[in-house]
Order: sequence, then C-alpha cells, then structure tokens
Amino acid sequence: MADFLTKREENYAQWYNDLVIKADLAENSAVRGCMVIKPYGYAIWEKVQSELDRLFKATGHVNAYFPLFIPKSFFEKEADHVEGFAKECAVVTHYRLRKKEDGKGLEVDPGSKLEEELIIRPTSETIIWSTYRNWIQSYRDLPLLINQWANVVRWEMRTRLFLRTAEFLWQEGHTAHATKQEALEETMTIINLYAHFIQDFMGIPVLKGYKSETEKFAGAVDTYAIEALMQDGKALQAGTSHFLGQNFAKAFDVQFTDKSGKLEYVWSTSWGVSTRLMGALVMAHGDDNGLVIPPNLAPIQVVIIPIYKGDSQLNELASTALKIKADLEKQGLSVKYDDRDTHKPGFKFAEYELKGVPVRLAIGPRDLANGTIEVARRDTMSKEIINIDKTSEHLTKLMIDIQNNIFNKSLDFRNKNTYKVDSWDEFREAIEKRGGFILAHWDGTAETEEKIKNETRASIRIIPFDDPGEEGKCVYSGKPSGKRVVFARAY
RNA sequence: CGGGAUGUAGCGCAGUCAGGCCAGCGCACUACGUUCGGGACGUAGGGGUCGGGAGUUCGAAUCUCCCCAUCCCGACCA
Repeated sequence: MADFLTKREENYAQWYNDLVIKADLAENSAVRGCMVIKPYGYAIWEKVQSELDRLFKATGHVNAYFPLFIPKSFFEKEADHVEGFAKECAVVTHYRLRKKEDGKGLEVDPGSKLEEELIIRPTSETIIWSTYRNWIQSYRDLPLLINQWANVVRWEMRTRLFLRTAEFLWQEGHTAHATKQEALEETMTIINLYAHFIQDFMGIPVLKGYKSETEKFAGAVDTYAIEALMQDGKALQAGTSHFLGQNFAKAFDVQFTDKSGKLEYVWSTSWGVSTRLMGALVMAHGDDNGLVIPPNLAPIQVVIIPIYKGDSQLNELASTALKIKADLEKQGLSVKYDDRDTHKPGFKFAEYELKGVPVRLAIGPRDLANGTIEVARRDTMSKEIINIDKTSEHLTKLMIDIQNNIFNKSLDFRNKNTYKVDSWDEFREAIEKRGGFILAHWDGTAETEEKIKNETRASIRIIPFDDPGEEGKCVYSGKPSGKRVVFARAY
C-alpha cells in the first residue's frame, strides 16, 4: 500500500516533498523559490486563517492592510532591523518596461528608474510604524491592536515547500501600548493564543519560551516562541511574538501624551505565524500512507464512498448516502460524497488516505441489506462496521476521539524524544543519534551558544518560561548555570 | 560567487561514447469492452521544433562552437 510514497525511514526529506506534492497541497512554481499553493492545501490554510482570525478578534484585535512596498529609507531607521533583513530583500528599482529595439521582447526602461528604491516587505514593522506615528497622539488612542493577513518576501537561497520559500503567506500583528507592562502582557497573550491554536486545533504539542539574544527577532527586545518537534527529531519554530520595547517608537518618533500630560514613546509588540504551519502539520502527523489531518483542521472531515456495480446499484445507494451526508452536516461536519464513476473504490480509499481525511464511510449493497455502514479512521487505520442509524451519533464522538488521539500521539512522541543531558559527550551523542529536544545547562553566553551550534548544528530553541530553576554546570563550558534550556537541530 | 551535473511527450527516463531504417519505454491521457467491498485489465488511439542558435556532413537527439535554463554540493540563511 502507498508504495508510491517514499517511506519516512528511507528518506524523511523525500517523504515530505513527495507528500506535499502528491497530496495536492502545493507544488514548485515557474518562479524560482516560490510555490503554488493548490486548492486542497489552500483549503487547510483557510481553516488555519479562520480559526486564528476568530481568536484574534476575540482578544480585541482588528484587521487592516498595509502596502507591499516599503521605501528603502524606512528600513534604515532601526539599526538591528536593517542588519537582520538587508541580506534577503527583493528591491524594486524601476516602474516601466518597453519594447526592445528589435521588436522582440521587453526590457526595463532605464528612464523609469525610481528616485528611491522600494523594498518588497519581508515584514511590515517599518511601514506600519511610520503610519502609526500619525494615528497616535494621546493615551486615548491606545492601545492599537491591529493584525494583517499578507504575503511577504524573503529572498532565500535554498527553499523547501512551505518550510522556507521566497514568498510566503502569514499574519502579522502590530500593537501599540501606553505602558511597558501592557505590551509585555500582549506579547504573552499572543504566544499563549498561538500555543492554544497549535495544540488544540492542529494537534501539535509545543514548548513555550524566550529566544536567546542571537535567535531573537531583529529589532525586538525579547522574542517569545513556540517550538514543535517533528517526527525526524528536528524542531520547527511554529510561531513568534515579539516585545519590541520602544525601539520602533523611537526609530519612527511615535510619541503620545499620557494622562499626566507627559510626552512618552509608545510600547509595542509584533507577532506572526505563517504557511510554515502547513509544513508542521505534514511533518508532525503524516505517516507512510499520507497526511493525517486533525478533524478541527480538515477541509473534508468525512468522505462517503459508495461500493457498487452498475448505475442501478449506485442509484439505490445514493439516497441513503445523501441522507447520511445531510445528517452529518446538521452536526456541523463537512462531508463529501464521492460518487465519481471514473474511479474504483480502492483508488478512492487510497486517495483520501493520502489526503488525510479523518473518517471514511463505505457503503455497499451488503450494508444496505444489513442496515450497516463501514467506518474507517485515518489516524489509526482501523475499520469497524456500525449500525447505519447510529452514524451521526457515532461520528460526532469519533471526531473528538481522533482529535485527542492525534494530539496524544504527538505528545507521546515528544516526551519520548526529550532528554536531559549533563555532559558534553551525552549531548553530542543525543544530537547525533536521536535528535529531539535536549534539555541542558548553558552558561548564558552567545560564545558558547555559537560554539555548540558550530560543532553540532544544534541551536537553543527556547529558554522555557515555566522553568523551575535548577543549579548546574554548562554542558559545554562547565560554568555555573541556573536553569536548563532547550536545544535541538531545527528547520 | 566557486565545484559538479542535467536539459528528449504532462511526469519519470532510455537512446548520445562508435551520426542513418529509431525518435522509443513506463506512468498519465482518449475511446470501447470487461471489471468495481483496498490504487483493475484488455484492445485500439492521440501527443515531440530531442533547451535555443550557428556550424560540420549526403544525412545530426547523437559531432563542434556559442548561448539559455534547471538541479545538486559548498558559501549564505526564521
């Protein structure tokens, strides 16, 4: 079964690529480094969007839209920010094409050179803060809690579908606050919101914590991140929330008058998740038969496949199948009845397994005679025959079971692949042989962090929030350390 | 930008070294028939400026030169 998919054990990277393409999520485009997100992949992204959007709005945020193009000078205003993004920016230098002299093809019209080049946004802090400046005068204008759904461009050398592409889709929140405390709370609110979404909807457990100085966002005072563990033992950063302090307010001169009449710089945050989450979905739950999509995220939650010979038999099945479909839809489930006559049942079974549809119902003449239906669940690949009258009731419960099972399986995997290590030898061995999250003491210096990264390719994924504190010695330098941090090789 | 490779049907490839009667194979596609409870089978079809240009030759996918594109390894990197 599924021998057209590379097995995870054989070549995990190849398995991932095969799966993304064969499950119709996305493909490489004619444009280097850019992908086409296909309808099925986009439908999953739309589920991600709609749930996150709901959560943002429930916490007081509103949506807006800012330009794709950013004047180069805006980027120069915040020094760390320039440093972080300058090397991967696409730049617009001209605004017109003309016919070539020989009449064949087009060329850039040199007469259309822009006075100031425009950067295609790799992130929108600069254009947004230059705008907020005009919106904020008084504490009465705060807080400003805005999100935008957008595409961004970061010119990557090596790209992989969903995980690293030159253009990707995301949401970016940009908030302005009167006090440091409030901005810090916002940063934390969002990282918790992301963790909730990824755990409860995507079914992927995450670790929450701070980024180290070297790993944090360019321009941030502090970056909070959530990290998930993929099945090959590598970590994937699933979302980040940044406390920007007054860095951008100062760079763009955004001041407000507080209640006492004093002029103050605004405190700010920014936060985002991207289509990279699609990669997390594939790599956290997928198996050798294809995708496994948690019910909360599945564009199609139930597929009904009729088993029949000839039109008359199909017609007999149709009324029963459509009634089941209607009943399930009344329960809020999204159901597809696949009565295509051009493909055989076996083909359809394999196809929906590949696409990760949580539940498959099969109904044939035998079921019709017995008053039964076959229920197959994708996560466990198990099948059972149930009384057809119980379908709706059974499936409502089954969806919850599947959602929980998928999460618990991932959590179990993460627990089995998280290790405490106390010596450099153990550290190296764990990274080389098993991967996973490594909890180790670190002396807190960027030098040590870099040396560890150079020697093992493992980086500090997070410094946990909820760390109990524990005295120990840095696994690399032997210097004293007050807590363990999480190391892993990462995507 | 350095090192290596590859461009032949929608996809994956053979043919190139030893130029001709060879443009071919698998999958996919179309039609018809038999099938249909785990990716069916048979028969018959359609589809190609052999990456582009110039040259050598009676004759070029094949040899020569130039160009273009893509991929891999390095460098670089949420």
